[in-house]
Amino acid sequence: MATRHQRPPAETAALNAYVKLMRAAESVTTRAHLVLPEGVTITQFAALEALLHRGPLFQSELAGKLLKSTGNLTLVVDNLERDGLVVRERDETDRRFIRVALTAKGRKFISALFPQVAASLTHEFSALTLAEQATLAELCRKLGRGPQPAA
Amino acid sequence: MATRHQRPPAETAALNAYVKLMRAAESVTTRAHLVLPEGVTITQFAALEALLHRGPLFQSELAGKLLKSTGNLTLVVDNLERDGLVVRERDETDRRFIRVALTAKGRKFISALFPQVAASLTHEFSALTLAEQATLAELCRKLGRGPQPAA
DNA sequence: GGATATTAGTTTGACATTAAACTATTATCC
DNA sequence: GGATAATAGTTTAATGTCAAACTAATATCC
Repeated sequence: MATRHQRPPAETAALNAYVKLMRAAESVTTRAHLVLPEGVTITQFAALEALLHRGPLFQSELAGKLLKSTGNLTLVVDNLERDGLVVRERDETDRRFIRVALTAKGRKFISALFPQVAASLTHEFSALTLAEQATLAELCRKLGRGPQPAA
Repeated sequence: MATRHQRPPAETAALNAYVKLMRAAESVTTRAHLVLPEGVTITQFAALEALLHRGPLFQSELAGKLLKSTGNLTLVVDNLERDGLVVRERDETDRRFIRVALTAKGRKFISALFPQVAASLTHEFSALTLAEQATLAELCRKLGRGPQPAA
């Protein structure tokens, strides 16, 4: 038995926008990453991309960039290290920190892969005009920051 | 060593919009679901919500609504069934199909929970005006459908 | 009507993900 | 300077997630 309710307009608008937001995020991510070779996950790609464009990072910094927990990063970096794409280096000044850096193999790998994913994402976003993409980005930025207390 | 590139404007716009889209989706989802009680995951909530508002569904239909694989749904429904929130019923006309339905306990549970999550989402989206929410929904809809071949 | 193909769901193996408990290291504070 | 806090990372247990191989049931086709 399906259940239907009268909802306040604000709630209807929010639920509708939320569903569409989530579906767009999932659809685009899935389609754009079809170019990833067998055995490379989206998270691994994201970690390698961050290291390529920002240089070596502490694991906690990497977790911050990817919006993931540090426990998660332990596993992701484990797997990347196992595959010879990154190395861990203990920071000698403060031995609690571990710096993650691309190996030569890892740099070569992500340097070749990134342009393909970028092209794929660009193709996906060609569903929108550049102006629409800018609008979308701005609305998402405001939404991501959350409701701001009145100034 | 960070790497910077000259990019075509279309690529810059797409990458920027993509990052903001993903961050917004993750941030809003995380914050809005903080109201979920201990032990209920976002996926379980989504499955129960679909059953509440659409009535009993086949597992494959549920997978379609949630954009998840059927293998995934097997586990999700397993856990919901274990907790007494849903039941599986073999379809007698075509015994390949399994219908998933809320139990009385499950209906009571999700009926009480949904309004809280809806209110939480509505609060998150109050970062945007209703017009902005409508714009966001429309842009996401176009993006989710993907680039359409020229008519 | 029996071989073949298709479809719904399950299983398996690998990775992702979190919260919470834990270890090791550094900072703080009396 | 020694007890206490705080911080970075790891581990553990539970769930999510997929692709691919599989089972069971139904449909198709000669």
